Amino acid sequence: MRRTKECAEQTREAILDAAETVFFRQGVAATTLSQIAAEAGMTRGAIYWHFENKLELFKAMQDRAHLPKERLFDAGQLLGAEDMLATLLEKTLEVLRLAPTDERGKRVYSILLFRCEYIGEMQEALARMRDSDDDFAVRIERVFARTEETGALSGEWTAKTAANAYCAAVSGLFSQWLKIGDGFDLMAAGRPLLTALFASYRAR
Amino acid sequence: MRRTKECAEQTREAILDAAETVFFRQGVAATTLSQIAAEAGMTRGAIYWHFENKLELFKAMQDRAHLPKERLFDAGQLLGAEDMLATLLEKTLEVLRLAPTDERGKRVYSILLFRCEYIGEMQEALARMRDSDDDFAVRIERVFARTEETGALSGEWTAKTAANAYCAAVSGLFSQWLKIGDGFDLMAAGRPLLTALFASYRAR
DNA sequence: CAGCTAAAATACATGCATGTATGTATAACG
DNA sequence: CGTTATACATACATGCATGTATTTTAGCTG
Repeated sequence: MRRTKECAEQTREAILDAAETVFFRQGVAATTLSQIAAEAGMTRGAIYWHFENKLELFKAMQDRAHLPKERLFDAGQLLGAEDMLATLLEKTLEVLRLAPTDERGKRVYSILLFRCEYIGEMQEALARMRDSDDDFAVRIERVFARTEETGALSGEWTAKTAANAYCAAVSGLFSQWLKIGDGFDLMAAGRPLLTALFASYRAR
Repeated sequence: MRRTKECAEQTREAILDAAETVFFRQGVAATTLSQIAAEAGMTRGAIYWHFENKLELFKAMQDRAHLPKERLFDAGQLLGAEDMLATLLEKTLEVLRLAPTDERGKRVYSILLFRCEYIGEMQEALARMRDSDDDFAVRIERVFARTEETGALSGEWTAKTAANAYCAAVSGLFSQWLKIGDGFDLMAAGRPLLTALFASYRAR
């Protein structure tokens, strides 16, 4: 029923909201377009008008939430800092602090982590997340490589193991937080964990 | 076709093997029983003879692989040790060391983590994993609670945050390892990370 | 006010996975 | 050696999600 142009954009957003809700509740594969339409108070017709299919809808939802990593990290900024490790620690803690305030990011990230199969028809959409992860890991490793060059990295670590441990710690914190919910205080567990880890990077 | 009894058990195992393979390749939700049957060189009839449906097949596969956590940790053993933290660190490192040798556990755990939606029709099967996770977390927290009572836990930590950080670190290590594959040396990243974390638990 | 088109709703065709019913060959058993 | 239950394969019915075609409604334009 041909509403105004702003109205159409509004229903597009409503469809994306509904998709987030139903994907979160039922998982991606188990969710049908009818269910999303019903959640949004419409029919599948509206969805097919705005999106080509479920995959494109999923990717649109993914795009709408800028994941925390992309929000704060800038490799150039890190590589330029005088104390790279201190800056990385500081930035990471800031991400941990801000994460709980981003409801949408939280829900979408939770869908990507726990409510979506990593392969199958969603391969393309998930490849983008994996690429973003890889890209992130590479940039982190570059930071540690530079740190190693300056002799500021403890002999216990190499650039690769240091980057791997950092990524494991951060991703572990986020997934446990998303999995457990309110019982998990991201900062309370994350700050001492990362502090200890970064102290170890420096120890001679 | 009525083969001998051992033959039947053999095809049951073959079906489970095929399920692991196809689940790993395509994800759980995207896998049909026909595909599993084809991979095993049979028809769906064989599957429906041995298993009630896909969910029961999945649970059987889950049961066949004893996950690493259940393999090594025994809370009673830990609580009885004279130096609980040292024992926990030691046991954890042993798990990290042995994990790469368990091909089946690795594949099944990878399915549970990355190739299976956390909710939906598989709810029941996945609830078992979540219960096991919760149970594990509770036992770990109990260890840290005892440590705290004896005054051996640094003031920086509480039993809860310490347990959370431990679980985050371990689960982060495992998921990164499973996600990245050969590029991730579990021990090389895990040993210094956990050493640093446990040193922090002790610091006064 | 008529006509056009954007924004949906509705209707329809197709495919496919599931579950179940039935068929069948053979091992086990008396 | 005949019977029976086992271990499957095959055939069939059902439901349901998808994609597309068609229709309806209402803004916009002249």
